[in-house]
Amino acid sequence: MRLSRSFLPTLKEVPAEAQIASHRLMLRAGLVRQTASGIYAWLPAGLRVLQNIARIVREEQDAVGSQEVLMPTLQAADLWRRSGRYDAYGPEMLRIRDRHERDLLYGPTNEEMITDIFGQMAKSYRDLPRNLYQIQWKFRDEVRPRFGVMRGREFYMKDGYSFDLDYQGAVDSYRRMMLAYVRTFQRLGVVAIPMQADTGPIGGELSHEFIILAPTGESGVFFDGAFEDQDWLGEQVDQENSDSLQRFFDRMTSFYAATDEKHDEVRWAEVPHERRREGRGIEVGQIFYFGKKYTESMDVSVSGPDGKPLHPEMGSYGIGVSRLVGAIIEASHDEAGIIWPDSVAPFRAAILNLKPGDAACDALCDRLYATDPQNLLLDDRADRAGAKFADADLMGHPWQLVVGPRGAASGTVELKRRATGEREEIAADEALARIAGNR
RNA sequence: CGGAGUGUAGCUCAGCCUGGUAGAGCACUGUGUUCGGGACGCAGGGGCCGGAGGUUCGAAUCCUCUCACUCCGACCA
Repeated sequence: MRLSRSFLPTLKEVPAEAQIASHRLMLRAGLVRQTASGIYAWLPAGLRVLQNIARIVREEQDAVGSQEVLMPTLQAADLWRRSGRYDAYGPEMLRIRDRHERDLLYGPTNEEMITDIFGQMAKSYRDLPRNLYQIQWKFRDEVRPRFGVMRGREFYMKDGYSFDLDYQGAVDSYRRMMLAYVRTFQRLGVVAIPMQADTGPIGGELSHEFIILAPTGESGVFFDGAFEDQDWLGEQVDQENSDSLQRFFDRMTSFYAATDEKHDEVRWAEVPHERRREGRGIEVGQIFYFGKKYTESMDVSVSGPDGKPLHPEMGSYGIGVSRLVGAIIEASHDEAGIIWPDSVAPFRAAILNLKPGDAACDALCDRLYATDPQNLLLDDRADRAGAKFADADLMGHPWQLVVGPRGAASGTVELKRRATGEREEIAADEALARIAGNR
């Protein structure tokens, strides 16, 4: 993308509505624009980030055998009356009436709908297990939206649902999803720690929240620093084998991790001093086993091996995709702006032409840009160098290829790594090689 | 939902108390000088002062109602 033809409006000053760093930076970097309280329009750069996150989430869901579907945002109230949640949900649910006076709602989640859809299709125990997910907009009419996209009313979310024959199957599904989650977050370039969460009336230990560390997080967290060093992408797990899944689960949950409400001083004391990490966190995902809650209340069953009907065991698994955009920024920024992890950055690198009009600069920039115009941002504006540096830092491109009259003549550029601030003068081709394969 | 506050140019804000017909900086347009970390000069364009009623010769300014947004608390992917 050529910046001179782009719609990437940056702001020098901070809009008064924004309080926290990620919200301010998202507005200043031109990622989003608020259109109503807690409702945002996504501008080109923000959308690219959102789609990059969704892509990684999708790949890791597919990798554990979950299949993508897409359900509507509007749902019939009758569906929710069947589970009893239409009356139970409260004012967070946005209720709508159509021209025929039928009650509808803008979905805050989709357990009812997926259970209904699955129930209509699945007839036999042979149709189990199955795992379905979607990435779709949701709406919760928060009393008080804040923190930009991190607590908006409309939000983009991956919600997944597992259907299993029995408890053991459901546990396997749960653990498989946990594997997908740690891999997803690692690829997103953040440390997201699974912490045991409240299971409510269902009980048991099968609910975890995934929490990203960030100073502005909503809850306090304590965890074993050894978790940060784990490489889950390299973890060998046989997804079809219960024992293998269990070993993975045991290892993962062996590291101490708790939010302040569940903090246990005795167990904390057992964590070696140098590994104790204490901070604040933002919840970006939750996985939850809830058994037959919906299959029973909505009477969804399949024929078992003995010919008798049985209610499938379910779990649901959420990842806040739009929230992650804000959360990643909270976890990764500095005074100058955003520092995007390579995997989610809107552009792989920015090429800064410090002197448009200079034949050598233009030629070198065009050559670099032509190697991947879709994923490189060329700052070809007739602006001063300082403004280009400032905008590039603000927008957080992982790499900056600085092309100035000094080096252009000899075919060298200054390569800057945003995260570390490191800069070096190297040959243009070497710089290209350096940024390649980094995603 | 309780409490507090704010709506004036694209953004940040002044003007309001004490009514007299709209301002600054940034951004934008033109132009010249600049040119490796958000330059400077000159000349411009841009606002139904959130909306509706009222008081007044006259309302951004005073009064009433309304809408929107923000913050604090209780609640949450």
